[in-house]
Formats: sequence, C-alpha cells, structure tokens
Amino acid sequence: MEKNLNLNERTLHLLKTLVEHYIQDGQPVGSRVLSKNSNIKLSPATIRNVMADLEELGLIHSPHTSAGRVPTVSGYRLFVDSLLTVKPLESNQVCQLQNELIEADNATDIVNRASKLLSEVTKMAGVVTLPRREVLCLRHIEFLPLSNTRVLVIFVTNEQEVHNKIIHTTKKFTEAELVQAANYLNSVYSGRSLAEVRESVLGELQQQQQRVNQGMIDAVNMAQMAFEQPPEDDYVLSGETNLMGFNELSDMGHLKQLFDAFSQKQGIIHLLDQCLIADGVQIYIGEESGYQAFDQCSLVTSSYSINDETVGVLGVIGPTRMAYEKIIPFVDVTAKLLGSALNPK
Amino acid sequence: MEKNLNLNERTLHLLKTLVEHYIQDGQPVGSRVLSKNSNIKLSPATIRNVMADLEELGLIHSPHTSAGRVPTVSGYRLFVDSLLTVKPLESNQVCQLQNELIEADNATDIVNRASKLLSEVTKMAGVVTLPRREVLCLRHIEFLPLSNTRVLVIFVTNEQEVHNKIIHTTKKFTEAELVQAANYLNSVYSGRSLAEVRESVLGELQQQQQRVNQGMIDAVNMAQMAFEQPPEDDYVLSGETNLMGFNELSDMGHLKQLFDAFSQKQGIIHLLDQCLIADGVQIYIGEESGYQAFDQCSLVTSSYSINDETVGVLGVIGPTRMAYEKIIPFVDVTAKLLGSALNPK
DNA sequence: GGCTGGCGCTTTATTGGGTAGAGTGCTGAT
DNA sequence: ATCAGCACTCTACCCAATAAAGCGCCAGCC
Repeated sequence: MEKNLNLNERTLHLLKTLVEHYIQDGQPVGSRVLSKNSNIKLSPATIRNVMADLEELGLIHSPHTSAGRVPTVSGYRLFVDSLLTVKPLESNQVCQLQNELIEADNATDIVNRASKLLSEVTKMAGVVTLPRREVLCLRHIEFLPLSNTRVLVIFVTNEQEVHNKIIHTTKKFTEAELVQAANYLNSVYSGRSLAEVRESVLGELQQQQQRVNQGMIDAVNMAQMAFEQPPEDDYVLSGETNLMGFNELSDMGHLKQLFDAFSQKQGIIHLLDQCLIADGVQIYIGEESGYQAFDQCSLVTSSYSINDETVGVLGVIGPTRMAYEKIIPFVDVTAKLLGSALNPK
Repeated sequence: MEKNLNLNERTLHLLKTLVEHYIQDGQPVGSRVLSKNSNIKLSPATIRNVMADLEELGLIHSPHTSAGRVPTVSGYRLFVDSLLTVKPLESNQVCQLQNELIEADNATDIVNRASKLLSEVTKMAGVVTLPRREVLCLRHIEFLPLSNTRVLVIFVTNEQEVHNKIIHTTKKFTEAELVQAANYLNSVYSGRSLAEVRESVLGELQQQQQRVNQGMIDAVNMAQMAFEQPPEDDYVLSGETNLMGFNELSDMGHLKQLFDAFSQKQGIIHLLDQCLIADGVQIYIGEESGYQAFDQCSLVTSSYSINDETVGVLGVIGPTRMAYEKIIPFVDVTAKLLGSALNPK
C-alpha cells in the first residue's frame, strides 16, 4: 500500500502486465514482450530500466541473467491488492452454481458439493470447513444401553445434526432408567445450548429448593460426558489431484509435503481458522501462509455465514501462478451461495 | 502352478534369488551378481543360459540389451505362489498391533487405526473397507419432525451403529404421532433385520385379521423410506502419500491416475469386493488387478470376519516391487486382529 | 551333455565441447 | 528521459567420445 505511492503510474502498469503475462503462460517475461504488449509505447531498453527498478524493490526477480522476469511474492501481493481488475461472474453462471448447491438437502452433502464445485470450476483444489455454530442447541437426546456400563448417547443439535458417542458410566443403568433420564433432559434442556448443560451444576438447583433426585443427577452427568469435547473441526477437500498437473508443483518432495499436510488436517484447519475472523476474500500467496508445504501455492479463501453468523471457511488451493482475477470473485460468490444454501428453510 | 513342473529345482532357485535381489535394491539383476549370491556354484555364463530360458517363458525381462533382468508380472506371480519364504511376525509385534487396535472403542475408530497401522508398518498405503454385515438388525428407531413434511429418522443397527437420514413424507406429522410411530416400530421390529421391514407388507397383517391402523401403516412406510438404500460402501485409506516416495511410481501421470482412483472410490471398492469372496490373503500384481491406475502397483489383501461372518477387506497398496514375504503375513495377521477387535464384547 | 572362459556386440550413462537463442546491462547519442 | 546498439551471460540443445555393464554366442573342457 505504501510502496504503491512511490511508484508512478507507468511502472505499476508495467508490473501489472508483466504479472498478467506470467500468469497466462508461465514463462519469464522479457522486456521485448512487455514493450509489445503494454499499451504504453516504450522501447525494450527503457522497459529494462523500469524492470531493474522493480527488481530492486523486490517485486520481480530474474531466474538467471538471460531470462525474463517473474513476479515475487511481494509482486503478486501488490498485484492482487491494488492492480487487479476483477472479472465478475456472469449471472447465469451464478444460477448454475446455486442450482447445484440447492439440489442437496443434507448439510454435509451441501458442503461436499461446494467443495467439489470449487475444484471443478477452478481445476485446482477446493476446500470447505464444516459449518461450526458458536452455540450448539440441543434438540433431542437419547440413551441406549450397551454391554455393562457402556451407554450409547445419541443427540441432535441445531434442528438436524445427529451426533453419537459411547460413554462409560459408573454404574449399570436399566433401559427404563435411561429412557427416564432422556425424558428429563429433553424436557428441561431441549432448545438450550450444550454449553448450558456442560456448565449446569445441580447443586445450584438444590439451593433453589427444587426437588432433585438421583435420576436427574445421573442424567445431567451423562449428558455432560457426551458433550464433553465439542465435535472436532474438519474440512472437506476435493480435487487435490488437480494439483498434480501443474509443473510448478511437479517436485515430488514438495508435492508429498503438501499432500501430507492435507491428510494431517490440523495444519490446514489452523490456517483456515485465521480466515474465519476476517471478512470477505482473504489471500495467502506462497510463503505468506507460514506453512512450508504451501510455499509454492496460493490460497484464496472466504468465510461463509448462516444468518449473519460466520460459521466456516471455504477456498481454493492452487499454484501461486493462478488466475486471481477469476478465482477471487468465484470464491466470493460461492461463499455467499453456500451460506444461503445452508440456511435452514 | 503347471509351469512349475517344467522347471527344475535349480532354475526356480535362481528365479527366486533374482526376484529377492530385485526387490531388495530395485536394480536389474545381472548374471554375475546372481552367480555370487545364489548358493549354487555356477559361472555367470551358465546362469546366462538359464536366464535366457526364464526370459523365453516370460518370467523375467530385460529393459535393454546390456542390462540385467527384472521379474515380469508372471515372474512375481510364480514367486509369490510357490517360491516365497514367508517371514512370520514375531509374537511381541503381534501384541503391539493388538494393543493399538484394542485401545479404540468405537468401530470406525478401530477401522481407522487398522488402516493407519497398515500404512505405518509397511511404509506404503493401507486400506480397510468399513465392515458391512449381511443382515443389519434394527436396534432402535426415532423420528424427529423438521420443517413441513421433512422428517429426520435416526436408527441404530447392530447394537451401536447410528445412522440418520432425512425423508420426505406425504403429509405433515405431529411430534406425538412420530413418537407413537417409533414406539410401534421399536416394539414390533426391534431385533429384526432391516430387510424384514423393507419387505413387510402391511396388507399381509390385515389378511391375518390383525388390527392395523393408519399410524402403523405410516410408521412402516417411513421406516421403509429410511431403510431404502443400504448404507453405501466405503473404505478408509491411509498413507497414500507414502506412495509418492517410490521412484517406480514417480511418473506424475500415473500417480495422478492412481490418486484419482483413490478419490473416485468406486473402482477401488469394486476391486476390494472381489477379495471378499476369497478366503485368506489375496494378491494382485501389477496389471492383474485389471485397473490401469494400478499397473505399477501391487495390492495385498485379506478379508476379515466378525464371528465367522466375512464383513470386509483390508490391504496394502504399494509398488509391484515390495517385500511380499513380510507384507503377506502382516496383512494376514492384521485382518485377524481387526476381526477380533471389532467383535462386540 | 552340461559347464565354463573368452570374445565381440549392444546399450546406457556420463562427460565435455560447441552452438544458437534469449535477454540483460551498459553506454553514448538524441 | 528515451532509445539503438553492442558486449556479455546464461540456458538449452545437440553431438561425439568414452567407460561400464551385461548379454549372446562359441569353442573347448570334463
């Protein structure tokens, strides 16, 4: 942003066309090509001077003496921040996307489709984190006895998300006792948040002179065990294999690192979490992500929201040399469409 | 098997050491090396004659005139079928595996661990299909109303496997009606197979002069919708990225095909399904699998059983040049351990 | 008849030199 | 400031030469 002011119009224009050219055909861009293609009438020699300046500023870089120039990370950054001319999607394309998403009825199905869309449209990798509500509301809970002291807990949150977990109780419960416990919880806690159950201390109730029997205490205890750890974060990745087609990612070592990161998950989750806070489209270019595995990649992300509550992040992963001007609006729109598709009818 | 008889002891011994050598260091094996390393005292010249015979039979093959020999698929096949000296696992290793599997309590968790074990021990890719019972017994069913005519069905099969599905009903049910429907189903069908519910025709009951009211009909209809399609097959894959380390799989095109196959899933499922019928360890070497993506790979699999009912397949995927003598017993043991770990206590 | 040593042949991998092409940096003129 | 021109540098490609590996074949030996 500050550097921007130090550079005159012409220099920026040249940087822009250079980056555009490089993105198009992946070859280092020389002064001759630039002289012919930038609208400005300048001889290659003059352009070489300008390029030398740009190199000094660390915006472009020469692989070797007799090669053209290639944008550096800072070059790309300046490009996407201030020079980019975004190409908005056509409206019929938007409709197409929307239809694709709306056809699914199940939340995970919608997310899967979104991820697949991201990868198929961009020919790169698509990623979507599962929507995660701040407050999970209990809709319904159920206990089923297994062998000995093991109990299968099934609970539904936010209208239609089904979770299940096996807990180990201290004593053996009969089926009837478990039904009663579930009834109690459903009557008292249905519609309230899991956090409330987790934090509810039965002692309080007693202080309030309410009748509390052992059954209720057991019920709440079991629920607390079931709700103990919030469902872990996860994401859906599609089209990873598309990344194997790019020759900037053809180094097997790097590629292995990248795919390892994909299956480890936590690293990616952490990276995506950073995008949760920010509004709108976020971009990580190359090393900017801070993860070595992504050194050769860029990540274009956007958070998505259900009813103005930001619940997840989605994005596209590809080589640094990608068509930002198309990817950015596409990610933006997809995030919005996903949000509304997930909105319970 | 038949060819086996045409070849004398010595020739087979040479083939065996050749394959062993090639598996060890991946270089074409020449007559000199073989002369020094096979226990038989023979000059390189003689060995060259034998090798020529083996080549004529299509068991080995020379990449070019002045290179050593490499086993062909048939060569590998003969090797694993009749020549292999299997190295059984040490008992403490078995215990270690067992402990690792037993620590999990949840079925999917066990399967995940098994897959991870397969990949970590072998440094290749591990795969396990989810256990699939022939007969799914209904343990418990529950309906929750969603908006309009949408109903969330939750049902538990085989003691502790939770499924859920959203169905669309023809009319709108109240919560009470749904509870009643569930009660009816739980009382009548609990412990019986899903197939029985699917096939049950209420008309029959009527013929038997039993009292059938609309509620029961609705209940059975809804259950039928929920059980309509059996849960789709799936598998858990681990350590795919290990495959990127082998230089026989270093061709990006091939690798992409392979990973594409991994994410398409159906191809792999189909291949693994073939192993379900067979007992014991099954091996597909290179093209034998019939899937182009696996041309450069071998697949060592075994089905696994719960209480003598074969419910799934597990295996290891790696380059054709793999240490079969270790992998085969390992897959065998893991399959047995997985079966017993999944056996409900 | 089976085994072996030896010889010539073929093929690959590696090396070094030579050349063409691309693109730069610099300089001096306008 | 801009530009034309020139010398320089670096890569990519091709070619030839060499060394090494390993085979096939043959003639002789037990």
